[in-house]
Amino acid sequence: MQTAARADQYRVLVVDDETSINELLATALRYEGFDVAIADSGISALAAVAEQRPNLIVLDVMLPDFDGFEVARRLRRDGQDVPVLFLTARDTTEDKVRGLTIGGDDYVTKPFSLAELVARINVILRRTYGDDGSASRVTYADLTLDEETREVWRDQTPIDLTATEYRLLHYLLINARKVLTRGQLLDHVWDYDFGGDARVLETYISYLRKKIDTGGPQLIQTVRGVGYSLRLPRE
Amino acid sequence: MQTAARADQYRVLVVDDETSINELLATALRYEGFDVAIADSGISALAAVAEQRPNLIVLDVMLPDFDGFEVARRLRRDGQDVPVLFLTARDTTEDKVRGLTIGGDDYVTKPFSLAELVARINVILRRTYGDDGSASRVTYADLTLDEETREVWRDQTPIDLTATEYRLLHYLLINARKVLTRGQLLDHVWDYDFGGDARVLETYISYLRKKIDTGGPQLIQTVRGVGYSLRLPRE
DNA sequence: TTCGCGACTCAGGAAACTCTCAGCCTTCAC
DNA sequence: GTGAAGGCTGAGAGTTTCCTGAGTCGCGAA
Repeated sequence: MQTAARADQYRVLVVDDETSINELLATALRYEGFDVAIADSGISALAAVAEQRPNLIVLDVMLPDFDGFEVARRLRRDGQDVPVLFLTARDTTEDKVRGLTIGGDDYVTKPFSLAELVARINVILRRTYGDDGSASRVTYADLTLDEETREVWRDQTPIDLTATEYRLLHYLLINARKVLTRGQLLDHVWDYDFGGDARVLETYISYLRKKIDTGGPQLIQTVRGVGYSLRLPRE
Repeated sequence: MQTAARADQYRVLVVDDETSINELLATALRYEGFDVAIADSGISALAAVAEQRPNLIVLDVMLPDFDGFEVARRLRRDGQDVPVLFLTARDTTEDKVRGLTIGGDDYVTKPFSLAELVARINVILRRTYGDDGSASRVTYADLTLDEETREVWRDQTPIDLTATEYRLLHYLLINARKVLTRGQLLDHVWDYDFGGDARVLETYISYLRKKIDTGGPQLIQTVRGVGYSLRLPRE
């Protein structure tokens, strides 16, 4: 994974009381190369932060003892300015969440896609701990994607993508040339609880092709019986 | 076997309640150089993991006591993050299986071919326990195959293969110079319950020859009365 | 409320792939 | 040399997989 070289320098603390979410996140982030610790309550989160000094916390807003905002408040009070990525339920009132993006913090709404979450984490780490500015651009052939501005170009020509199209292209791009199975694509690009028809994937591949694969060599290649790959076609 | 040098450092636990599958897998994986243990239920699988600390588990989703997902959940809960390769029936609803490709885990649908299964196992082991990046390439003479991108070249010229052609060539390649019997080829490259005409093999050898064995010394050699071998011809 | 947009579902048709079959060719044993 | 067994390959049927246009649903903006 393209991000691994950067990721494995960072410690991330995941705090959620639902075991399945904790496990999902821990597994996914470890696979991305992060050093991951877990906590399942506000109290244990505070203890873990004091002890392990993570570089970032992924913090569910709903916790059994006190809520995520309270955890963040206590951390700040104790002088810990570790950035926090909040996980919120879809129906959490916006005014509670508002203001989070002002500091270094950000939030992601459940259910989220892993591509989304990992992208957000990398953005926060980048702007918190610094990194050369070019690191937010991913390029393959004449296709370029900027992770911060979410802009996409094919051969200098800017291209507008919807949110789903962007996530799909981004995942293809950071895995350029590799063949990705339908399972991998659905797992990473769609929400973790997406249970719908797997044919969405084909539909979105079709949308993407119409937007980025006209005028220029076709980059999105079907690997029949397996999945898709972003790569230059053979002559 | 090319993979043997790596494989024999690894312990694999196979968990399935069908004896025939267990034996098939155990035999095949032992032959590949893995150190194989067997379990036939969720309970005994958990015990075996605790005792033997395998590097990877091949785990059927359908088990007599509790299902494969539950086994995996309990393992994670107990702090065992051994990667799992799930075996699922073709008709298992996709949404249950999805989510498995996130970490190091993956799944294979029954009936599978052994070549497929072993390839997946090696991919998981490689990305879990690390390995130099070039390890995903297999080469013999001027023939090269990349397991991640599924690209194949003969003397720099890229070659397009269908899924079956790819599996066949891959198996020949990792066994380069060895004579493989038709039985071995059918057993490894085709699904384990393939009951059709054994002449498919000849058909696919024919397809492969047309794609990779024109222009250059003929690498696919017929061993009359036995099978085939991938090797340089004698002058 | 209505409108517009994005996300997803559905279904028909096209394309690709796998496998079977049949006839021909090659090799080997006698 | 000749026959039989083994091997090769072109053609085509059947199936699977994929693509895409059309339509539904839900949400947020006007």
